[in-house]
Amino acid sequence: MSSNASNSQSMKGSFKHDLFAQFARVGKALSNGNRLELLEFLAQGERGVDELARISGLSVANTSQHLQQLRQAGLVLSRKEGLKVYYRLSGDDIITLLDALRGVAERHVADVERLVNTYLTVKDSLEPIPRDELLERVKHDLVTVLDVRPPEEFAAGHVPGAVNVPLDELEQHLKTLDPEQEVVAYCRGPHCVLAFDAVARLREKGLKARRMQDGFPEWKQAGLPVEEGE
Amino acid sequence: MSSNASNSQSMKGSFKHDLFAQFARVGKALSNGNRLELLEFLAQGERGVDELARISGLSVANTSQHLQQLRQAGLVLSRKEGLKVYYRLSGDDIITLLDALRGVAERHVADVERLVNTYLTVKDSLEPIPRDELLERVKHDLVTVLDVRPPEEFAAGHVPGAVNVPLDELEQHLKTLDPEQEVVAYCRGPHCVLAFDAVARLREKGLKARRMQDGFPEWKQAGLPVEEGE
DNA sequence: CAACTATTCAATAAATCAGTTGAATAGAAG
DNA sequence: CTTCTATTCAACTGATTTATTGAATAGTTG
Repeated sequence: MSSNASNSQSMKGSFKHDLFAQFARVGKALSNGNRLELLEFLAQGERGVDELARISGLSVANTSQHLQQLRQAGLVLSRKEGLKVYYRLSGDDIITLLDALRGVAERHVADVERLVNTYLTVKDSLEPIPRDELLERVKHDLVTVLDVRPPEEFAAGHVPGAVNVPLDELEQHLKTLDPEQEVVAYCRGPHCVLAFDAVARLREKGLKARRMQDGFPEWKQAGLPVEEGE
Repeated sequence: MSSNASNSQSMKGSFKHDLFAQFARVGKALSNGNRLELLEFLAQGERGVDELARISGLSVANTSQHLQQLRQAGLVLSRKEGLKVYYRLSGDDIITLLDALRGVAERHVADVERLVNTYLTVKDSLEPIPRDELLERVKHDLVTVLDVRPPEEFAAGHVPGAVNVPLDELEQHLKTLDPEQEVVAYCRGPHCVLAFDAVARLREKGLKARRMQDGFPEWKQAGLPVEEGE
């Protein structure tokens, strides 16, 4: 909170200290699971407070407070339109940061691996398909791409040619799928369970299903083509 | 801390919740300035507890406790040798994560820019030189590279051809420098003040001095050549 | 202008965290 | 075996964090 200006020797320690304290503010914003979940939702696109409260299962007041912490840390920006306040990530580098965090946790925290393996029975058998490989196959119409996110998120941007099939509508769409053609599902990010779940169910039905590497935010950030609207 | 195994519907929420809680543990480790400073020191190489306590200005007990939090978050590993316990980063991806954190803070937290500008008078006038550009010039012997870190850190690894000149010895080395040849200084990382300070002083003396982009950990991680020893 | 809505603010209790101090441990050296 | 040293553990205080609750605010709608 304190700040003095000078270029003398003795300032160095305090400058350094203050600087690390600022970095720590960003770290602190990432130190709570609910906030990380909010960030993941925001990585899909702009969202209102009530909407975020609903998907995250938090109270509106609590959600609002977390969002303000995120804003103070510089991770999100807000925009007011009539009654509603819309929040969004303050830049694409936030996605990079979140992926770095996920990656480190995945590689170095033993519990994460245990969790993932426990839930997914055998994660490796799901062999995620890399983004650029998928793009190649989409071009040649070799795969059906399923976007298993809710319609709003789909409308805000999705992989070109993808079909929006929210998880609970999966059963109805089963007949329309060619059992010979490979299906690739994706959702919000590398650990979004929707895609895992969709692939598991499709496989149960005997379809050739795989998961796309990571999720839509990473696809977009990689500079790959994006389609919008219905 | 809790964990149940199942692949049913109802597990999804809790799985997701647990997963974000794990990621948050890593975030929490990054939520304290002292821990970030310790990580920066460790990015230079392996260090003992007492050494870390000394450079960071914390008590030994306090340092030990922070280190254990870092270990629990999977960010550092330790190794016991005789009486001493040596800590090191658990992987190069930790440096990536720290840089992502720094970058986000720099770009989105207004206070960071203010701090940097205040201390450095005019940061931009110091125009840091990119790593690969520097490597090119070193090869052709067009620049003198100064490593302004302490001798121990220099010995553990440095940019090839760099001269180790700790900041307090800078004055004595001034005469040995060719006033026509450009000097490039670097130290521990993008915000390590040592290099900023060295460049500022060299410029005062009329020398052509610049700062290298980032610091040694980033250089090493970029896969550029590293020289060791005296 | 009155009623309503989405969001934020303020106050609170329980939980967690940071830093200090002094004791406990494990290995080294005499 | 005793002494010394580097590190960790345990207990404690004060500060900070989380989530809840109810009130306050700002903007919309009738």
